[in-house]
Amino acid sequence: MTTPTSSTGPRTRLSPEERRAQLLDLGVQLLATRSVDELSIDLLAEEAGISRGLLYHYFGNKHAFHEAVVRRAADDLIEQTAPPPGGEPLQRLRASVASYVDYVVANHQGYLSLVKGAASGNETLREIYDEARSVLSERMFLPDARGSMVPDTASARLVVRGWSAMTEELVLTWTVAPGDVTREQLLEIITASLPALVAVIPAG
Amino acid sequence: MTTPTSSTGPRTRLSPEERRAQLLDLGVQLLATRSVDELSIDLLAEEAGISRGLLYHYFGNKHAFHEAVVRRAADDLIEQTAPPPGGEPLQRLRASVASYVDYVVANHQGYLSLVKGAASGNETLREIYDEARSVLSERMFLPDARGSMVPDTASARLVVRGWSAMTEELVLTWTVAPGDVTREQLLEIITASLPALVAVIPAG
DNA sequence: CACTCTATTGACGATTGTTCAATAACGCCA
DNA sequence: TGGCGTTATTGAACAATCGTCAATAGAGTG
Repeated sequence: MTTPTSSTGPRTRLSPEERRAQLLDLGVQLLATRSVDELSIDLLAEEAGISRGLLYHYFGNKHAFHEAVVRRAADDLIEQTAPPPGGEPLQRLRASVASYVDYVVANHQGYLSLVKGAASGNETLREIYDEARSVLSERMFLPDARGSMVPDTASARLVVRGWSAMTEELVLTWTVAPGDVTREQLLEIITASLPALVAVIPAG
Repeated sequence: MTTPTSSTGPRTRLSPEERRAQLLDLGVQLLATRSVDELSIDLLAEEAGISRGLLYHYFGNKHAFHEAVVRRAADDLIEQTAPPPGGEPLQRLRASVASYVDYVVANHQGYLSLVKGAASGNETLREIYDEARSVLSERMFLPDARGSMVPDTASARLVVRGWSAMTEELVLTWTVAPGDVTREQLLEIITASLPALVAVIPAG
């Protein structure tokens, strides 16, 4: 935990890439616990050891900064949960879910920033979030496997979306309070849920 | 839509109950589309035809007002989706889901205010939301029926929570874009999902 | 019609988002 | 080594919004 905690020392000059990365990392960290309107630019600047003005130099305003933070969290999630190696559809599904669960556990703050950002009303943020979830969902079904595992109907698309929401809720709840549910059991529940839900889809 | 739209006319004096109800209704309406930090007290006051100060007289600050709005939306949801009459567990389940779906359709704004409020970071708001969802979930299983339909284990509680999240996502998505999915099909999917998910719970 | 109670107001101070001209750190070249 | 230009960075000033409080006025009561 490197906390410069504001010393009125000499200004430190970084490259734009470094500075931007630092601010985004800090934003992810801070926005995991506070909501965006509870995070003042003052606090952010002090925590980063910079002036308020610099933040506006890199990101035009607070909204844009928040958007960049959420986008970074989404990209990080997509990148770190790399697509599983080819194999049986159910195997691939389980591997994807496993990497997703492990990511949320290891990177709780970043994931919270993403989820909370998505729900904070802004349309742009919701799009970023939806896109990330789409990427994750699409990975579960390879182009060839999709036709067989999940039919491409309106009902099916709805169910897959619902399954994604359920998965997110399960993982977040389990991460915070696992109770006596093991990681394996969680994976089993999520993985087995998808076929079970697909079987419920009415004929259309 | 009655929009007084600010006339500098004589002040209208209402009873505290009426005024409070008016402000909460207006809050539910306004917070359905904007997020809480995008809603200025100025706009709210002008829209209500009152001064800013009056809002602070009734609710101490903006957070408390938001909390009251969300709580009202939650109470409204719980009240209007009255518990279904006794009968078969699956029948009761379907009736509960139906009333829930119909409420969301008929009262989209209020429901959005509730959901968006819950996700906006504040811990109190999330508690209100969780409590409302618990009430709805509990209704699905009468005390006597619970033991038989859903076992009371950590895994089962997790699954029911996930099912709730899925239901919420399904109903919201369907309300906005029904596609060619009928109301009956949606009810069928949600209702049949719970037993299907329960069957997936690993032995613990 | 005066009088009391209290719902309501409007002006003021405090906090926070945003802008912009001035400043200083770093690389470069003589 | 020392001056110089580029530009990352600052801090003060401005704007908008949150929150406070003593003063005001509507409505019932005798």
